Amino acid sequence: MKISTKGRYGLRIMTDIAVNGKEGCVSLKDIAEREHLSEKYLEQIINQLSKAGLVKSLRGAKGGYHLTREAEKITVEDILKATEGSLAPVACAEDNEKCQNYCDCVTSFIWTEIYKATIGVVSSITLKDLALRSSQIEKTELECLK
Amino acid sequence: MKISTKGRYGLRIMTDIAVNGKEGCVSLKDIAEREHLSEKYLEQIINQLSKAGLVKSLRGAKGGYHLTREAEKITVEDILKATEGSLAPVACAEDNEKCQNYCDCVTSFIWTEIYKATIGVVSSITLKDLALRSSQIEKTELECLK
DNA sequence: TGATATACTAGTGTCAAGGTAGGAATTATA
DNA sequence: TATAATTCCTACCTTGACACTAGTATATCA
Repeated sequence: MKISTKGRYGLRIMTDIAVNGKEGCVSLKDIAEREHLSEKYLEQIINQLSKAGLVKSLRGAKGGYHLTREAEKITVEDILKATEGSLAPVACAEDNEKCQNYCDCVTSFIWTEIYKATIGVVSSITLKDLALRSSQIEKTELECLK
Repeated sequence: MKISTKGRYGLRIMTDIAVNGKEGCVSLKDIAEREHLSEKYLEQIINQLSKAGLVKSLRGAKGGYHLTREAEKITVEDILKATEGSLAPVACAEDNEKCQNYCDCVTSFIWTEIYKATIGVVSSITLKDLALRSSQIEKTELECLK
C-alpha cells in the first residue's frame, strides 16, 4: 500500500511547473536542480505525464514543458494515475470484470471501499492547491534546512 | 498502492478460522486445502497473525489455531496491519515524526488524508462481517467453479 | 512410540523499483 | 550555419521485496 517515488516525484514535477511556468516552458534541468532530483530519472517520469496529456513538451534550446490546461483543472488523481498506474489496492476493485474467474468475493467489497475512499481524496485536490501550498511554504521558509 | 498476497491470504485464513473454528482448533493443513493455498506459505502468514496476538496456536496432534477473541472484536485493520505492515501510503502519513528531515510538506496532507480514509474503511469492517459474508456466498454457491 | 501439528531457518526464482548512461533528434540563437 | 540547449528513446544495472519451497526441530495426543 505504498506510493512509489514516481508518484511522489510526479507531484513535485507538476507543482514545480505550475509554480515556475507562469509564462513559457520549464526545462527538466531546472526542475531537477530545484527539486534536488536526478534529471535522467525525472525524464522517465515526465514522459508518463506527457503521454497522459498533462504536460506538453517543446524540444530544442529554450524548450521544456508546460501544462496542457490550468492547474485547477488537473487533479492529484490525474497525476498519480499517470505515474503510479491504477490506485486500486487489487485489480478487481477498479474493474469488476477482472473478478470473473476468481471468486474472492468475501473480501472484494473491502477493496472497492478503499478504492472509492482513496479516489475521493485525490480527485478533490487540484494542482492549484499544491501550487498555492508550495508558495506559502516557501514564504514562511520554515526551519527546513535540508 | 497494492495489497499483497500476505494481506489477502491473511483475511482468508482468519475468515476460515472464524467460520470453521466454532469449537476447538483449525489446522493449517485444513485451511490450505479449503482455500487452495500452499500450507508452507500460510505458515509464515499465520505466524505474523500469531505474533500480532490475533490467533493462538496449539502444537502437536489435534493442534491448530484459534482466535484469541470474538470475531466481532477483530477488524480488517488488525489483520491487514499484522500481515501488510503499515497501511500508510508513505511512512510519514502515519508517524509525523518521520517527516522532520524531509520537507515534502507540500504533499504530506494528501498522504494523511488517504491514510485516514483507508483506516476509516478497514477499521469499520470486522471479521464477523467477513464470516457472515462467507457463509452466505457458500450457500448461494454461485457459478464459481474455480 | 508414532502420527500429527506447529516453529524456525534458510534458500530460490522472478520482477519491479529506482535509478544510470549514451546517443539521436530537434530547435533557438549567435 | 554552427553550436549549445533541450527533449526523446533505448538499454542497462543493482537492490530488495514478493511469493514461494524445503528441511528440520519441537511439541502433543492417542
